[in-house]
Amino acid sequence: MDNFVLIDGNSIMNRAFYGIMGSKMLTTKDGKYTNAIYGFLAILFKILEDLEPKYIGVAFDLKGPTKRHEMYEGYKANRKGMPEELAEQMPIIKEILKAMNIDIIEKQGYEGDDILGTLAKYGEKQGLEVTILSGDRDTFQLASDHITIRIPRTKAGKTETEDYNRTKILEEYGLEPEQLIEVKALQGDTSDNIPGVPGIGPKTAISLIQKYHSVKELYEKIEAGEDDLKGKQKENIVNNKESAEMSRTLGEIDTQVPIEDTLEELKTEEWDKQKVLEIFEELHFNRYIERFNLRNVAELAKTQQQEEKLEIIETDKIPDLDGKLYYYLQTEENQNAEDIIKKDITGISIYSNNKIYYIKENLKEQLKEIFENEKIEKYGYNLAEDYIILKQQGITMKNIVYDVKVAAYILNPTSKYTLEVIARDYLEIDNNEYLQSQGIKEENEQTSLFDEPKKEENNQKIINCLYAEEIYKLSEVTIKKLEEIDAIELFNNIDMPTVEVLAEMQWNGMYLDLTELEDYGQELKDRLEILTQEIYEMCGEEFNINSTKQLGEILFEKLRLPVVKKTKSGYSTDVDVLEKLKEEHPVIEKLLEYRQLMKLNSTYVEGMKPYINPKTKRIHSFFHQTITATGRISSTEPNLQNIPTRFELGKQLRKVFKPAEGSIYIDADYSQIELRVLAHISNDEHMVQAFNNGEDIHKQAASKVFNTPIDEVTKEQRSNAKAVNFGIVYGISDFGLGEQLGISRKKAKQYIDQYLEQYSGIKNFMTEIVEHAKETGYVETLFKRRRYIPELKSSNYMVRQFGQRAAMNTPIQGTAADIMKIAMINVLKELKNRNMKSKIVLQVHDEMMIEAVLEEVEEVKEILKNCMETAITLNVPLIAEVSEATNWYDCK
DNA sequence: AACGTCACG
DNA sequence: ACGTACGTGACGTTG
Repeated sequence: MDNFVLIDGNSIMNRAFYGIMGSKMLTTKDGKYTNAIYGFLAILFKILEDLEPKYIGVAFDLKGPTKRHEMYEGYKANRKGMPEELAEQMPIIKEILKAMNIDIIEKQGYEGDDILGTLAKYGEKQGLEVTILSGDRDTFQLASDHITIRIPRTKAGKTETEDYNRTKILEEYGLEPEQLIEVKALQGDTSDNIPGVPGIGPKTAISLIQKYHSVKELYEKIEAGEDDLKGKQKENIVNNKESAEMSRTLGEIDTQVPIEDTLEELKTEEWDKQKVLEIFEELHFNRYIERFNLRNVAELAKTQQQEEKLEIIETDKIPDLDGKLYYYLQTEENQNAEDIIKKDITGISIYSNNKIYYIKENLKEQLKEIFENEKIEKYGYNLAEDYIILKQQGITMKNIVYDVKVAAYILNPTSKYTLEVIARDYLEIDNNEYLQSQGIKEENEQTSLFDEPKKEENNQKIINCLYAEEIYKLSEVTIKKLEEIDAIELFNNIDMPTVEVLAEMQWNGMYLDLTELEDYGQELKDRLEILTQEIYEMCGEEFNINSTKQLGEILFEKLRLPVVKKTKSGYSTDVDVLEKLKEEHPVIEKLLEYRQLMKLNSTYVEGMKPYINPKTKRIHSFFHQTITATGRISSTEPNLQNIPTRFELGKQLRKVFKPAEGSIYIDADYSQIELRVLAHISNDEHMVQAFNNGEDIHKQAASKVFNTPIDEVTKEQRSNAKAVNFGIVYGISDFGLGEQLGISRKKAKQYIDQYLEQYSGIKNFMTEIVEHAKETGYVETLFKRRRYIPELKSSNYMVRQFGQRAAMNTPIQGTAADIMKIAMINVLKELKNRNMKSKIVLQVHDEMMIEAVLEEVEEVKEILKNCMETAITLNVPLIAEVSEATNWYDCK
């Protein structure tokens, strides 16, 4: 029997949008959402493959009122409009369907369901086997022996479907499919705002219909006194007869829609593959392009070019480079635990003059020659890593000018960048497909769109050579784009020089005294043991204190403490909550201490140990340059940017970080750099003046907010004003400030209003930056570092609010980050120019640390202070506070 | 893998 | 009626 497939377009797009594809939000490079389209197609392709339908049609709802609205003005009244992110995908999916020659059926005044119902019943009469694909269970009423409803559902991240025909519905509900109309009439439907009968839920509705068969019969029986209903339920049913009857009409799918489309038009046809390819390319749906071999069919020049064999010259001699090295290192994991990055170099691919060279022989000597050559510019991917790998071989890379990863990051800092993704975005090359055209087969089916291809050993050569070629091509493309957005100076003068600084920091590492660390850990463990027993005793049972779930049950159920705050999954037990419960039960204090010690021991003592390099006895954290949305550096494995300092016990940990024998730490941090940046970019008269006069900025704010003479500002007022200053930097909200200060939201709003009235320059800056962001879609730092903020266009109020705060905060945080990068670059330059032995070892956003040899102490101090304070000239002074000490703790 | 929690600027 | 300060990373628990 021939298959006839009918799809509820709106409902499937909805399901695909809200997560059938998992949480991954697919977007094209200019920020257009594509996740619903992608998901819809996944389901469509699946059903085409499964059923090979002879006929297929997709129904969509049109805007505007339907018969149901005329009947009942409350119909779908509480339904929110489609979010913009989804709405913008609707015309595109329709375009794709057209290109696939799949008929789209729309009818003013009718909903998708009605169209589907009408066609389904018609198809069944014509002797077809009908499958309706919909995410909406309301369509179950259409099921019959030859009409199946297919519902997608997500299971373990994979999209599966479930079929409902008449038999299945009988099994599940004990009712005929049509009787589900009766069920809905009683039950109602909150999402469509169909009232039904109050107090009747799904369970009751089903059992009532099982007994009385239909709404009509139910009321007939009641009138005849043949029912056995009683009490409140009966009262509700009797009183809501009209509502039930109307709900029944609303809930019944109309199978008599006048439809002009003929069955012939619904016949499955060949796709217009050229057209489909064009759209998929625009959407970066490479996986689908590949799956249906679209490129082979569509004869594009680009495709031909792609199918050319990569010309690889295998040689043992590095070619003439013409001053530029476009390269990709071939490396191999190395079990040698002594290395900082455990990789060995096994080859190199070099792009030069339209040819690709591949060298595996006589490497070391030659690599040294080219990489240390100051005259050769280096172009590559993730050069910070290469820097270390080469350094391990005794090679110091010089003249680093281009890193694809950094370029892509500047073009859009809010994405993740592997070379695969960058090539896809900027060259429109799908590496997997390319490699296949080179005869490289994937070992396994890939599960994700962006997985790296499986790399068989004998394919290494081709892959590495492809990368080298892509690095060349990408450098051309991205440099042009950087120029277009006026970010080339940022790239050349700030972010590229930073690569070496960060690599140096990783290479140098921070020394720490393992014995002291273990002693410190032992103290924590001893105390933890005691605390654990005390907590068990006070709670009257043993449980896992680390489990928020178990702890919540103990505190709020067993001990009946008041619930202060809830999380998605239960009771919140965070510090704020525990602090509020302190007076309620003595165990709380123990818990707070336990938490603190547990954190210190697990994250900082035990967590740190595995990272100590056995050879250098140092920790060589990664400093990442392409992670944050604002331009800041981040640190991992381990994170050295969040070593405790706020509380004394945690701060003690800093004592184990020490300079080597004969050296001393010189530490410098910017004083209030973000507020100074804010003063500069807003050019607020009062704040600029305060900084220029060396006033206490928080005290000044207090005086303004609380309308108090500056000499009479109390400690508390100053501390509150300090919080307001922080809030301003973060993109203020009354709720947030209230929460922070433990005051009412109203009070917080007064503070903010007063602040912004006094600092009118800041107020103007805030309004203007948000305006600018809304107009252009992005904000910039002083140095033209850009962050796109698509959140501002969201239909979700909360997301939009977030976008506004991000728009206010990013120029401030980002400019401060830029300034710090400049300072670091200049510090390293000075140290090198003067042939000094002191080393840069750490950066913590507004702080940098040098491990200085004793002979150089004074010089280093001067360099640090000078480089930091003169990194840039603002209309307020930049102040760096420098200290020296024999461990990190003592750096004040 | 997601969540809650907590460490930093 | 909702649920919020900005930017990060790591750990332990839980599904």
